[in-house]
Amino acid sequence: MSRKVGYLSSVADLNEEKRVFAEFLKRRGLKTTRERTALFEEIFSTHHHFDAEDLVSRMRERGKKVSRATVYRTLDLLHDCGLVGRVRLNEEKYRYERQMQGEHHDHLICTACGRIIEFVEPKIEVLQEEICARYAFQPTSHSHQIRGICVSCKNAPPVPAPE
Amino acid sequence: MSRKVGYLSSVADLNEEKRVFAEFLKRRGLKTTRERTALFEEIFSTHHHFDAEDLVSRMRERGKKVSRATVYRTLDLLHDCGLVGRVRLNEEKYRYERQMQGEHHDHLICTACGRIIEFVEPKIEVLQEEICARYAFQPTSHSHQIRGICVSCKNAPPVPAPE
DNA sequence: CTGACTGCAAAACATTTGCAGCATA
DNA sequence: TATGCTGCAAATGTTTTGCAGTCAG
Repeated sequence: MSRKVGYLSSVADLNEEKRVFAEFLKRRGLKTTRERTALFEEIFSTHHHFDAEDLVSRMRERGKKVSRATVYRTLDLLHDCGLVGRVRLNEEKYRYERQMQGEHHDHLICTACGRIIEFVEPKIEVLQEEICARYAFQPTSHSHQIRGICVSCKNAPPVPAPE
Repeated sequence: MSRKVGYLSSVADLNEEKRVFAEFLKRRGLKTTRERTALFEEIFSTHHHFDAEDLVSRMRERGKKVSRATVYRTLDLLHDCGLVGRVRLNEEKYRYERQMQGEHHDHLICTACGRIIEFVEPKIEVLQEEICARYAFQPTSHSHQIRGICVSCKNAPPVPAPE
């Protein structure tokens, strides 16, 4: 199931991201520390959504000790250099995810079970460009969220009540 | 510039919203209190975005005393019954807005000056229906956000640096 | 009357920050 | 060696909650 993006579909290509991060740090006069590298490795070892707390526990499980503060500081950096996307899905906290080049996905959020379904719809990107042009707006990122009820919940036994 | 929706374009039509809210409360066995009514009136007196804190001060200015806790509790109710939209625009807090029937707008968010530009694009709504059908997802609300730089900021003096 | 509401202050959370010691370049 | 980093704990800012008194139906 390969994609047209190509140069980012296998693990080896992490080199590209590594280079981007390294250059970003250098340009800002920042350092490549053990903690930043460890966090980078962990984050780019999967393709899933995660939040700051997830990352803290994953690091702990791996025996890599990184404080919560550093996790937040590093996520800021990775977000600033565009390697990690940061979204608020109407929750109380940020949710992060690897930023894949050339492919953007949006989210269906089930308000009943909390499930998040990702979808890709190129036509949305096109529309978006039209809209930005209309307002002479220079887009850097976007997120489209649709909240509602997913199939499983729709077929599930009727909810006990408004709760 | 009237719209096909019609029955919601003038102030008088607040009756419709009032009815919705009243029925919602009744169905849940809740009461129509002075505070809830006052908050409803205040919220529906404008069409602008606001956050919980804005509402607290607006109420205070009007001399209506409502505690912050009640503001939050009432916003939850209005959101639950669909009269008020609630969005996270990548800020630290919720932003609320009147939910207009038949017309949905989305947001351009300037990351330089914080300005929020609303836009309406019916084609997005159509696309969305397609997507939901694709996943047998039953949508209840949605929000599309595009982050970037607005015209004024683009023409503004170059930013001092990464800050 | 009774169950729901309100205000208050305290609690809960996620995220940020000040500071003293540590480690990259 | 000089900055920039890290961890810790305290601070922040928003939203939630427990409780005792109050009120709508």
